[in-house]
Amino acid sequence: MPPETPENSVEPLERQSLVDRVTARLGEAILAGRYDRGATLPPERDLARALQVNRTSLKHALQRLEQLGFIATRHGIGSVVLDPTETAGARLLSYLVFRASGIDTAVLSDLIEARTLLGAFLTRLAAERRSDDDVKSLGRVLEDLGRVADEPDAVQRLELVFFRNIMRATKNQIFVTLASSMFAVYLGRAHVFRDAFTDRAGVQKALGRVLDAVQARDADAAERAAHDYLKKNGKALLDAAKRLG
Amino acid sequence: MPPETPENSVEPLERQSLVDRVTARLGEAILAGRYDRGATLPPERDLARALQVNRTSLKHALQRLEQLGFIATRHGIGSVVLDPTETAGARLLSYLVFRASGIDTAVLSDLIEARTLLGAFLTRLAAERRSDDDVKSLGRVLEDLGRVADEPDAVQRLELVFFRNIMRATKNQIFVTLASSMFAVYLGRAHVFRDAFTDRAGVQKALGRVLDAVQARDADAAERAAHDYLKKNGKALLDAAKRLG
DNA sequence: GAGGCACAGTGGCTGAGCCACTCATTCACC
DNA sequence: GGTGAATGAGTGGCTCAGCCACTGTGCCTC
Repeated sequence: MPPETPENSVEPLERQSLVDRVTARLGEAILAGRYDRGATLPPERDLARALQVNRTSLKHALQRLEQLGFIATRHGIGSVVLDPTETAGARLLSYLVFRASGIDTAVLSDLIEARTLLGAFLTRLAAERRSDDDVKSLGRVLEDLGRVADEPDAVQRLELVFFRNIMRATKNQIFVTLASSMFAVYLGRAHVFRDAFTDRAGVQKALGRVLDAVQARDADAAERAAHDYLKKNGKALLDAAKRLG
Repeated sequence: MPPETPENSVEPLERQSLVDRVTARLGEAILAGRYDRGATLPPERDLARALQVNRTSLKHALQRLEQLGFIATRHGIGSVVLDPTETAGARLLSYLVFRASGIDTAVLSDLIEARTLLGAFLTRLAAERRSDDDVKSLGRVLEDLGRVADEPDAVQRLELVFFRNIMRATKNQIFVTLASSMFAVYLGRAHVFRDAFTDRAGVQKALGRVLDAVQARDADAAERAAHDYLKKNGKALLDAAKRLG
């Protein structure tokens, strides 16, 4: 994690390589249903000519799309179009939220609801399973949160670290990993949600209640506290995105 | 989905392209910690020479690894090694379970626990939100399950379809997507878990209880029924994998 | 009819080369 | 001494042209 310097509050210019753009173009086309599921994409040579890129560059994009679960490429046959919502899994999330046409608020509100429900459920689990070390590291995050200036970026980052540590406290690697998938959506576009983290003191207080319940191994209280925070913050996230999207 | 013919019970030979192997090799090396986090990989020209592949093929593999969240490649700098457990998200799951050295049963049992807990939780949600169409499509899956012969592959496939429909009944796209990530782990290696699906009648009965509760909108019963099934089947999955792994 | 074979279409992979970006160094200028 | 422009080495981005390998089809032979 980078330190919280003023220049961090300015988003770096987004630079796209040719392969980035080809991947996005084809990915959008598939998501939009412009190719039938199970049909094959046009031959690479044709597709490259149509996109006016070299076949090698096109193939780089196809490698990515295959990894994403958008297509399955088979030697001698072609690239078969899959249904990303069936096969792509969590790696698809940020694609679904940040569409070429702007932010898809329907998907985003689903995402925020999922965050609220799963976050609360897993905080309950964390309260049951937490070790003393977990309590300590959560405490340290809250201390850091008390020390930083009222920088939304820093608050946002520490909130994410807090929940990552909650996931660790469940003692199940899979939850950490699934949570990362959801975190990744807003890590990539953190600035969109910046306005949801202007109230440092409020965040600190709410997470403090979560920590207290986890420390006390009070599963019900932990679930409630997490749910309260995530619900309220989720509304702020959605508002922030709507203002920008 | 392919029909349930006898030849489906034989797994096709796994054929790996050069790029597959390069990706696996480098991915394993990063997972094993053979490169420091934040360090750069060797220059592409050197790495290609070392692996005895063309630079283009190496780059295909790097495109995939970048998409997987293993590395971040920057023009003029190099490919920076990331910590996949932090950045890779759910797309990492099957990598974590199926290691070059064999199946990682610790991760697999975490995965199975996660499946049990989340599956039960989301079945509860599905019971609260299901539409009549959801009940119908779940019913159709169970009918199919009644019709197929005692083919473990078919049972396994239909069980997965059943739970995919449960996820759809939550009316939240994100849950469908997250579930796909977990399904993907065993879709890729279905034969490993085959032995957990030999008791067709048992599966049918257990899922029938889930459906009944969902239909009755009885959240508690639905959660319980799903938990019971997933717990028991999870044990069978782990046993099956251990016998083969 | 069954099996073998040839061919067209498609992706896999290579080698060579030039372009574009980044960073550290150098050096001229104030 | 500080500043900033120019340079050059190192690295990834992208292209081009071509051959190899796999798949499915349809013909041909027996």
